[in-house]
Amino acid sequence: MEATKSKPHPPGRIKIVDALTALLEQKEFNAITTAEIAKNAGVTEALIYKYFKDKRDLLHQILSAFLKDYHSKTLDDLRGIKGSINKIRKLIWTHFNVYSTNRVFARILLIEVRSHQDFFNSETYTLVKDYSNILLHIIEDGIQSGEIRDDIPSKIMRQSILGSIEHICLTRIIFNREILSDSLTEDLCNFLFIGIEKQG
Amino acid sequence: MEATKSKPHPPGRIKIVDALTALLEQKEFNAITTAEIAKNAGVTEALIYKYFKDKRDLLHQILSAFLKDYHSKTLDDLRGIKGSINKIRKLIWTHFNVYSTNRVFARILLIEVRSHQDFFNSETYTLVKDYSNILLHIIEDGIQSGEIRDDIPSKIMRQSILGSIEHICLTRIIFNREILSDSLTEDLCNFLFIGIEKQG
DNA sequence: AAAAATGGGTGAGTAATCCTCACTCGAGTT
DNA sequence: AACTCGAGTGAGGATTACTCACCCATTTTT
Repeated sequence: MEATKSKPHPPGRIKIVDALTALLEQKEFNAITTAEIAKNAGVTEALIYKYFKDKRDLLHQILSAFLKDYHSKTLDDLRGIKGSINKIRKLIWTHFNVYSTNRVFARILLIEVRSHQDFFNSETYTLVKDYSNILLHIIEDGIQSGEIRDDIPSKIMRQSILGSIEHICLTRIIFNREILSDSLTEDLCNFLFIGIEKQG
Repeated sequence: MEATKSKPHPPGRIKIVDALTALLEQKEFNAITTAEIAKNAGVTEALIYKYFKDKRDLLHQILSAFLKDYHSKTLDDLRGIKGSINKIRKLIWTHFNVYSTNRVFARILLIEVRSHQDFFNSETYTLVKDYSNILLHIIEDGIQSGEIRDDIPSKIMRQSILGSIEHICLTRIIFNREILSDSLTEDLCNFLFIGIEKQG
């Protein structure tokens, strides 16, 4: 009797997820039909609705898997780094880097899911918030330790940082331009930190 | 002979635009059907396609009108303000304020249009860029005059500022929370400026 | 060992919805 | 009086997300 073995997904489900993921490399979600997904997966359309509530739920599930990966990767990346400022720099780099290397993930998160209100009430959205809270806690620790200014609401700082990253990436993703994680991190941190670091 | 009198829109067109604008107060674009728009406008569905290429084009036209208004309002607001930093503060306030008072505009710009690639190749998107360039020019003037740091690409600064604003507003719009322009401007400027202003 | 349940998978169809096309009507214009 | 032109219509077509009844193999129960 193995401990908490979440049973593997059935082959049909895997094929459907893979098919949509692959199709998203080529065209936007709205332009992909369920018939197309089924054909590429080698299953029937009806099977999609056995495993997913609707077409958007399928998209949400794909995003969920990405986000879980990304969340634990972020935590790993931060281990062993000392100081809030250094942690933030690393988090920013990791964020740029994941968008840079995983365009489909970036597209889904920044473009596809946002246009429907129900995403923001979905299970998947709580994962986004979880990630966002990693940064919030780093900021709050930094305020506690005196490394970060205490005269600005921590949530504003968080939103400004995340908003900066996403806005910088958005056009690059839309127009398929490169995202140079190293230099972008350098520039953005250089810009933001002098505002964050306690003066004197 | 009057100068460049762009002929007024036909009544049917106006009714269609008004109908969709009103419906957008209540529900999201994707949930609004062409039949619904036509019914609310008191015209037939076919008329929509006389004046607009498709349903999204109608949305883009509405956004265009908003943007043109907003662009000239912004320019007006900036007149008489001395100093790049002061201009940026004013622009940030105006930006928060327009989202605060005009939720439909905010929803369209931040949520509805982004999910389709062709928006970014549309006429309407050039208006967004025009607005964005106002800020870029202010920043570049500030660099020239020595008021703003010259060691960070001006476009990064612009994107960080706009991204911050939009990210801060997004959740507030999604969850229908208040946008307090005054205090948000205060906090955001306080955060960003010390990073922007030339030290020493 | 027979029966029942379970779960992966299918084929055929339906309802909704965006959009098109051929057309009408009335107000100028020549 | 014939013609053009712009506003507007009605009926229908094509696409597509989604549903429902059903099949078949494997596992579980009796």
